[in-house]
Amino acid sequence: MPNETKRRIDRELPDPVICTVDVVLLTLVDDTLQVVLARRSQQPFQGLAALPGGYIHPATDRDARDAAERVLREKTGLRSPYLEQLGVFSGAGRDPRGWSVSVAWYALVPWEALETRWTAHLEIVPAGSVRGLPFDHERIVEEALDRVRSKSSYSSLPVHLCREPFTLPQLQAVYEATLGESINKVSFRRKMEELGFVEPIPGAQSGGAHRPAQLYRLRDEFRRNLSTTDRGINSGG
Amino acid sequence: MPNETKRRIDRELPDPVICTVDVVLLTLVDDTLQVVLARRSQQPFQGLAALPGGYIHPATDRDARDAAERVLREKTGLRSPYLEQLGVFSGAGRDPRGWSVSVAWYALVPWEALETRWTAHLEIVPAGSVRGLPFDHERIVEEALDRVRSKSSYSSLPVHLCREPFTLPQLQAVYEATLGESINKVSFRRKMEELGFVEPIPGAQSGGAHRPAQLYRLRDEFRRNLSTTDRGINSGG
DNA sequence: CGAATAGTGTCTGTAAGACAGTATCTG
DNA sequence: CAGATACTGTCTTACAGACACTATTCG
Repeated sequence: MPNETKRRIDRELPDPVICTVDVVLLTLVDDTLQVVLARRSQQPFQGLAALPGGYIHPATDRDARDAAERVLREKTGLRSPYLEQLGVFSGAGRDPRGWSVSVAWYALVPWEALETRWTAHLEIVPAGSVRGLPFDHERIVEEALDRVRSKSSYSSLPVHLCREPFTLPQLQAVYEATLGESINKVSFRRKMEELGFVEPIPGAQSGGAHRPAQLYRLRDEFRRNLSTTDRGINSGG
Repeated sequence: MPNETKRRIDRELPDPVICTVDVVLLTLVDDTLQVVLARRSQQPFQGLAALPGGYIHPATDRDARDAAERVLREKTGLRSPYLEQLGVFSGAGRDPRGWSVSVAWYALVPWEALETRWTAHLEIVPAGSVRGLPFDHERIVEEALDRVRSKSSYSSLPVHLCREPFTLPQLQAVYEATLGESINKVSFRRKMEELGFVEPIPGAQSGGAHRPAQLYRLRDEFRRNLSTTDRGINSGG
């Protein structure tokens, strides 16, 4: 037993644990969910593409959410995307530096919000083709995708992938991309009415060819909270 | 800035974080969800009733789940209840010892499994009347209850509160207690058929007065995994 | 006017709830 | 046989999906 360990146990304190946050940042390009990766600037795995992540800084972070927001800001410039906790990934084997706890988060942003801040150390990969990530980041991505797909089927979650203002056909396309299946148009519009998280912008209509569509925006109450239904937006769970 | 902090930052390592697990152990007594609390044997808050919890021990715990199972075993003697991660509660303010991360879990057991191992430092409190807990344990309990109630409405979760073997009317009563509302008998039985996580025990029937009921058991595939439906077991979410 | 997209009216099938009926035990 | 609980058959209602129809733009 190393001396440091012995000293700690004498004081009834366990060994220290490496505490980090990792963020699965998702966006939609070409109707496909994409994961945003950042090239690692530090050891271990320096130079590899990985989930944006970093140490929790107890001196400056109020809590783990604060740490995740800081990491996202530092690596992508994003200020306040939709961000939700995914869970903890922990253990002796997942990080070569030692026993670690990573608080994992997932975030959703419209591609347009990312595009303007794009830098060379960032990379996007279609959600289904994420390979060769360090740590247990592939498993974190898998769980994030499961969670996002599942929540999309009964909540307003996917709206956070959609640039505002949007039309209902656009929003439906975002849901279809997220869920990976097509949705009945009539049912979809009924559900949006029922969920009530979007509101038409008076007088605003989309331009372009063909019949213009009503423009909608997200109601303020649902920027940080989801609107949910128990019956499902599509048929499958 | 304290010296230790400075030394760590020079090495690019942040301050250490206190890493613990806390478990919201739930059981059903008198058709009411109950939270199991343990009197704290150590500082801080020594002597107060709190969620069973403790430090993560990197030297012996494989991961955070392992730590939660160990804590549960040490404080209640339970070997393998249904156990699922709730999430992380973190920050500078929640623990007087300093900046901390608690990985919170919830566990479900039939009361009969607890009764036999009951000790004086344990306590049960109806889920709606949990008051005066230290740390942010009341918030953790709230979130656990929300999660359990929500999952109960579309999954096999409540079966883990039910002693085996059980009858369908008994299982329905467990669902009703967990959801806090009565369920249509015909619908409930249809749903149990659809979810398929219980199987009749051939030839086994409940005794007692009146017409005996068919006895059921949980299928082995669903001891660690839930069976879910997207349409809901009751009407409300 | 034709093509294309937006949006609606309405029918049909499915699944949930209500309710009443049958079944099987004890005393 | 009365009472109590287990279980089932069936009607009604609500909601999701299909499909066709109308509406509005551009060229």
